[in-house]
Amino acid sequence: METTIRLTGTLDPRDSWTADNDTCTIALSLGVLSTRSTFLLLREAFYGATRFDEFVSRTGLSSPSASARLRELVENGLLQFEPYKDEGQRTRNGYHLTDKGAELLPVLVGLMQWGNRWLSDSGGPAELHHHGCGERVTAELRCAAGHEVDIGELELSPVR
Amino acid sequence: METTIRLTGTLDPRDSWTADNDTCTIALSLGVLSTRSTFLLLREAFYGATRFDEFVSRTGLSSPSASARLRELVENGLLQFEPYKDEGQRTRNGYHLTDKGAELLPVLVGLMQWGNRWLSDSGGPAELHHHGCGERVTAELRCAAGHEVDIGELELSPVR
DNA sequence: CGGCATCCTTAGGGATACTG
DNA sequence: CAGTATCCCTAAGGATGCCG
Repeated sequence: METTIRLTGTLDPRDSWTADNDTCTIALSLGVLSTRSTFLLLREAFYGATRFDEFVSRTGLSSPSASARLRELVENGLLQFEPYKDEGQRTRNGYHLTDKGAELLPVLVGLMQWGNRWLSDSGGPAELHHHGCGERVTAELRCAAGHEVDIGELELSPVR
Repeated sequence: METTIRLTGTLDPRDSWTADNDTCTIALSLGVLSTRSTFLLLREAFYGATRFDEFVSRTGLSSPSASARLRELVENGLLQFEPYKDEGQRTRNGYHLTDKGAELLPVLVGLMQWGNRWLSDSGGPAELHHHGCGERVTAELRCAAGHEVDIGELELSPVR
């Protein structure tokens, strides 16, 4: 059985180990993220939304839909529902990104930059910059040695 | 109006320019990618699938569903349906990634690494390595100056 | 303010059968 | 092999209204 395949090479039927949706972590991730609404709620969490009302108004979702998806996000550990307190205000509950949720940032940024490039005439409404240095930020593929990796230089191989 | 916001800071109501789903390129991208099936088909295109039958059997989708999503992917310009020819075989049509489709690779890799980290006990079934150098490949946020960028160092600002 | 209950419409997607 | 045509079921998600 082939153990290493190049992207995008010729598909070998023996490479079927790459296509098992029960273990493929792309498929598993999509099982958690599932819908557009989920991504929009995550977007707002990154932008700093914490209150139910903020999520509803800023995503444009209906409140039952937002409620259901927020609950799933909490159940799946991407958001945490915890009390917080603005000074002088009464204590309130709010949704906050967990580490698990925050690590989806490269995916969101990847979607943004792809959309900026291919789905917007103007390059999109917003850009990301590195605070301090000020340079533009992108999601890119790098190896541990620091090389930028092009699609043709990618090898997929089984773990272990 | 606030023109720059930090991730993940406090949400300012004036930041509503970030939440317009008609221009937000995250929302627009999700409009194109929409469903789990679409991502699975793209995954297979990256792995080298070209024939309808390969997409069906490897994604586990039903053929009507695969047919509908593949058509959308072609209509949206992520795949191209073009004739190709294996040596000695008759000419056949096949689906191939366009540049537009291929540039979604960071998103797919992002989903894979997130799933490997958070949804798999074993670190996932597969890993990506840099051909030649051999080091592990990840999707990461970098600025044009080459700095790795952490979530707290990200600034979002309007284009133009 | 932060939801839940209800109702409704639509789209996603499987099973099966059929065609060029 | 590469799909299309039906049929059917389920989930997503909006609208409206209510409630602590």
